[in-house]
Amino acid sequence: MSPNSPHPAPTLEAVARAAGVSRATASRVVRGDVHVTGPKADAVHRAVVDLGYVPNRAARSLVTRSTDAIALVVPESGDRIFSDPFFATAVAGITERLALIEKQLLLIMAGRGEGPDRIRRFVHGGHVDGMILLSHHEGDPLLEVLAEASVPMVHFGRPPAGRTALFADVDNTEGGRLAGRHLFSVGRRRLALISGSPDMGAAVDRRAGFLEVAATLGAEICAVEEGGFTLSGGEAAMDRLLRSGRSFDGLFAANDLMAIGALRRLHAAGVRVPDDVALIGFDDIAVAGDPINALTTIVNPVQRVGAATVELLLDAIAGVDRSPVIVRDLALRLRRTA
Amino acid sequence: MSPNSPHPAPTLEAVARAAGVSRATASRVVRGDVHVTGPKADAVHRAVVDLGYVPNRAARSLVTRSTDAIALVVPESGDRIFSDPFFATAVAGITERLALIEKQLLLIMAGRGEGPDRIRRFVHGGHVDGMILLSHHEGDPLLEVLAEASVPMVHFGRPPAGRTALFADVDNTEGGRLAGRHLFSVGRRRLALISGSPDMGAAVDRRAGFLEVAATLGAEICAVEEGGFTLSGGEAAMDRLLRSGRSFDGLFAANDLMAIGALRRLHAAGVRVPDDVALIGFDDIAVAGDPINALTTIVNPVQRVGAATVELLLDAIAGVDRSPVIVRDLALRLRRTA
DNA sequence: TTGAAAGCGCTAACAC
DNA sequence: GTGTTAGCGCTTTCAA
Repeated sequence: MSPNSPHPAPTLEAVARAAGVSRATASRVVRGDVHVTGPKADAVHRAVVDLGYVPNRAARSLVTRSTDAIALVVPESGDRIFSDPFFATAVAGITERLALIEKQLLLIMAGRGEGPDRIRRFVHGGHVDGMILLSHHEGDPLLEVLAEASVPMVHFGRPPAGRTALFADVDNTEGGRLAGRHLFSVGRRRLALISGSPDMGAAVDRRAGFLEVAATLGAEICAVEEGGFTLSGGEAAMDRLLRSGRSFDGLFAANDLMAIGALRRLHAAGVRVPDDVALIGFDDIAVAGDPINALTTIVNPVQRVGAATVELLLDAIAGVDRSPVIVRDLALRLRRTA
Repeated sequence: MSPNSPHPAPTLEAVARAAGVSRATASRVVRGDVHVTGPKADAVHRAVVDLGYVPNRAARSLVTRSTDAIALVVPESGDRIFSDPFFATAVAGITERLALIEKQLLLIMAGRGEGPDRIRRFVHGGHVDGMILLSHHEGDPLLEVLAEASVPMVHFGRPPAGRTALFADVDNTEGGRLAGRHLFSVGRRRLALISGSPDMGAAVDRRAGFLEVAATLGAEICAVEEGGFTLSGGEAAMDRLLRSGRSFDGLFAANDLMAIGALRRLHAAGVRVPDDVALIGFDDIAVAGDPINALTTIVNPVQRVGAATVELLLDAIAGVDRSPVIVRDLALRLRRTA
């Protein structure tokens, strides 16, 4: 319980002595290096167990210049980040992949607008071997700071236009098309869209795919509102749509959170879903399946994208060249609303 | 972009040379030590900026034996952890307090039943100066492993009975009383309870407070079901309550997630809330305030508890003796359901 | 295959 | 105040 434990942690030196070998040999055995003779290796292993030896990270780091840790940088404030189940799933995908290889995950919340100084100090401080950038917004000065860091970085989600960087993502454009096609296929010809934050790649792409397919199939786009990917944003967007008096019979909300917000407002306004308006979301978060919502949506394999970002980052750290990864398997999940 | 940046990071040695002082002096200035003369200190500061010097953590760590990082250990699987907004808020409270002092947060998910070996290696590896244990369950073997670690630990929430440890928490017993008193005060005399996981302190205490006040005031406890603190657990508990045929007019669900699950089932069963059954939850998570739920609940200052765990831990690391902290200000939030 | 020895970059006595 | 110096615990040539 005391901060100063009674027994100072055993060092490699102690292990070597106990095993009757040199420190170099002990080091080799501990790291699982090849070139190890049977008897001596055994002796070292035994000593490691007996003494409860665990390598000192700092000492190892100092010479290898690597930390076995990676950072998850999230340019959002604390409450915002976890209120969207999307983040939860992303983090789950990342941590699970990382646990397999015993790398540590540092969680860096970089409150938007906070000024990137703290982050700059961090990324230059040699804390981590690489970074995953989670919810990035175009034009965020943080992007510059991170890009200048000396460790590899991969974006979770396509980076803003003009920025070439490694990333893993789903095919959001295709997702937008899928949504549009489905609304068309259930007979809707006057479509509306609640889009996400225009400074995020996912929003831009889903919108583009949706508009494209509407044009191709000959459906009319009656209205577009922005909902910022949040529940309340979705409600507000729906209110504006309702007040505008514009009539439409199909609605695509670019994520489920906004879709659920929209659904509530539609209910409140006495609009029947899907009879009057067919509604489709995006992500398939858990609550989308609640009987009360029963939201038709596009399944977003977020967890697998998370795992993919880790794979990319590990390769980048190892110096292996890779291209961005697009995780396939966007699928339509049919429920009640469309 | 390359893992080997062209310019090797400048060392303290380089700064010292550029400033025309010794390494020791440069070190003192960089660390903001007292004993710094004007001119030399200025020269060092200038050199730091010019060279873009950032101290090497590993080297510093090696000698100071501290890491400026703390771990948040969560004995839950990835999906589970973030699906309860309670966690989100707790994490927000912790990260925000930590950001102020530029300490790093390592997120350690220790999937329940995973076997504590990976964690054992971690806590003995000298990665962090201390730990915060988030959602601990009584009897979890992980607790033993963590308690043996050589760094201080503080529990987020009262530890299981019999375990003496530093913690920060709200007064859950009082919260249970508050809930009971309120139901009584709105005229309910036949009460039911949906409790949390019995291996968690918060569940035990809320239940105890609720039962105590019922006994004191002379209200009858008609039924108790366990809901495991999850939404679906709350639904299932409500189903059992309904099927049991037991009649009651007041219901306390030990967290909002279960309360919302219960509310849905009550609606589905045609039971009017609060007319037939008055319902009160605990936590005041964001969705509790949604018009669709309008849940009367006990406001749980989770974020402040999070900040308090950090304070306690920092003191413990500094060797300052502290007692567990109970954050006051549990308050009743009146909405529609009770 | 093994060992000896030279640091990695920094802090902290200890002298001056 | 400031500089000198001795490590912190580990990895990694280089020789043997």
